[in-house]
Amino acid sequence: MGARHTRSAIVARGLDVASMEGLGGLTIGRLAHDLAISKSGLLGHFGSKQSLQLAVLDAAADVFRHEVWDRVADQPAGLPRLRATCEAWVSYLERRVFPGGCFFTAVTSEFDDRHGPVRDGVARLARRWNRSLRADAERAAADLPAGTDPDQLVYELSSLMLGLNYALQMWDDECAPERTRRAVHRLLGPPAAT
Amino acid sequence: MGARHTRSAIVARGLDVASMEGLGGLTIGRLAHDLAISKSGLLGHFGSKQSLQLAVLDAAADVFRHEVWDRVADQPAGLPRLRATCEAWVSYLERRVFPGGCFFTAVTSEFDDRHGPVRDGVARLARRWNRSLRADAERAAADLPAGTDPDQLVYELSSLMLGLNYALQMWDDECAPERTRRAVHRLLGPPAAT
DNA sequence: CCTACCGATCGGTAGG
DNA sequence: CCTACCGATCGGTAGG
Repeated sequence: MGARHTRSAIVARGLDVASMEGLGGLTIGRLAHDLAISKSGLLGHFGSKQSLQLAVLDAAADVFRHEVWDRVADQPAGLPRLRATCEAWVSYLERRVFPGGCFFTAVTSEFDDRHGPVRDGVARLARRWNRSLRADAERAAADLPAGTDPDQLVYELSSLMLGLNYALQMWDDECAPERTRRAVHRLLGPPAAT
Repeated sequence: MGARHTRSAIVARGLDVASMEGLGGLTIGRLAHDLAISKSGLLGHFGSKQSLQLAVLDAAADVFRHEVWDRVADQPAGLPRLRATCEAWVSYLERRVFPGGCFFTAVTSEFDDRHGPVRDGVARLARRWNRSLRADAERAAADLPAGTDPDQLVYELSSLMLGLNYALQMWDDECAPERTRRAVHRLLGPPAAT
């Protein structure tokens, strides 16, 4: 039960709270109460609320990486990996890995019109993810109908995932994952049989 | 400068603040300061913060109705109106009618996992909008390739608008409106020449 | 990790 | 519409 353990327990709890209430809804007092420690004891691990928010954001990125990125790393670059990525992405949302829906969607709509380290951190992660998608989309274009624009493809695929997150969070729409898969298949063709 | 005027000034200011910071970021003290009146003077118009939030939500619905709904009311039901609706929707986002992006997107991600009158109000408005889209999509299906599913169509169109809002708010991506139009045209065919 | 405290701000009320 | 106030909570600090 060292300081490391306490710190990671704080971050884990912060992850759940922030996915439901946003990073702004993370209050030191509430988190300290939930974990039955004092506010100053909690704050000692981070120094400031902003550092806590950045630690939670990092932890969320680790979860997303583990749930989506790592699962498709062994796929061949290009169309196969793009298809696998979309399926992993749908599955990540469908399994409700975060109780409040996609952590990054929630945090983005909270910080997209602000400045500062948190917004920068969110943007950096989103750019990294986008570049990765874009690289596979560019290779995939050769295997898709002529005139397929990689940026357009990434844009449409990402929009579908935003729509899925919305449908699951707002309506508990159990048809939405299947609808998303159908739309993805129209854009990329059906997934390869394994 | 009667009470009615003051009230509508409060709501108008609340609309701008809430589109950027969310309905939860609407604080009575801040709004009162912005309008140079006292907190209790402001609160007297509404009775509670929740009533203020509901008044602002209603005002946002009026704006959306005026900017999108009313502009396509004269179109023939079905495919023509669905096309016109999408174009008006893209234009509403492109013109950044609300400084913080689509008011309903912001408020939805804030309240989708809560309970209470505000969440209920948001859901009611979203359902109404969805039903309207769905009615035109159902008629439009006859004019679209065989096997077109109206629910699938509404789902994909709505997702594209979420994607557009994201791209505009997060990246100031000026290509996004055109990308959205291209995707809409792929789903609905090009807009009718006028 | 703790207690004890800081000034600021929250939503809201009393009384006018 | 106002002043004056309430208890609660915010992020954070001092000192141990």
